[in-house]
Amino acid sequence: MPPTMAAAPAIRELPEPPGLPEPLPEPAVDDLRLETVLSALSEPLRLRIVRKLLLERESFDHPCGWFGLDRPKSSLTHHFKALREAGIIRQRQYGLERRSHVRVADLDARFPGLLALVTAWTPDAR
Amino acid sequence: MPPTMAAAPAIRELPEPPGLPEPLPEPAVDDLRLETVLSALSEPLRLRIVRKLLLERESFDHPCGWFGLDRPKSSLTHHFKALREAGIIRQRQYGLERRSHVRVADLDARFPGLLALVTAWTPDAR
DNA sequence: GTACTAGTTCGACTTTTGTCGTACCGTCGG
DNA sequence: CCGACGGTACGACAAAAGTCGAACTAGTAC
Repeated sequence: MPPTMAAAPAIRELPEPPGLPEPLPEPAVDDLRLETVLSALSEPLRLRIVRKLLLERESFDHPCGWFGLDRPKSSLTHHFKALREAGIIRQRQYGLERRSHVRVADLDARFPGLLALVTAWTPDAR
Repeated sequence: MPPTMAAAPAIRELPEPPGLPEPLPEPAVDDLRLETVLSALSEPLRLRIVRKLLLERESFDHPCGWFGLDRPKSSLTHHFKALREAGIIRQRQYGLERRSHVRVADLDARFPGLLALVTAWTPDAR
């Protein structure tokens, strides 16, 4: 996809169509901290979430229930929030549901190679 | 104590001279887990330790006091042990002192690009 | 021997993190 | 209007992780 120059921000994950809901509050690219990102990714469940988002990102945004995680809703909120506040995912509100995607360009810019490690990860095999 | 701590790993960081003390117990290369490694590296003090080891590794092994960390000894023991049990550093006993170095080859083999992120990290600037 | 030194081990404490129930809110379809 | 739905907020609890003092061990040096 050629980068159709969107309005405001410098780098975007994808050429995003206009009229999207505003992203929920998140750290700016320059504020991403390696410790924080690593800490967020050191939780197996969150690693699963991010990996799944990376592997199946063609459908762009994903609501929270799409992941098939058998945890209560309040636990999921907790983890998605942790990922967003670490700067790993961006979340937007679409009516009822809140959809997430990985901030690929931002993370690649700040921590090149990191997402490849996540993609290559396998849940508990060696 | 984490589960299997096999000695005698397959790959060596350097062509090590003979007659070295045996490394302290550590996970084998194939047992390195991304979650564990990320978790160990998500602690700023440990990140500092690993980065310093990477940047000044020409002198190979470093005793514990060399790092200039103003924490009590028991705290340092704690962090070095965490790094070793995560498979990030190898430690050997040289008489009184215990010297550490990063398992560069092992980590590069399992998690390529990870150590570059650590090297590029800066303690608390943005 | 004594003393010094690098480091461990133990245990107590504090802080952080994860887990989850309950109550709640806003949107959509009748 | 109502209820179902996707999700948040709060708060209590449990588990994990960091901090550190005190006592200890093992080499080295005198």
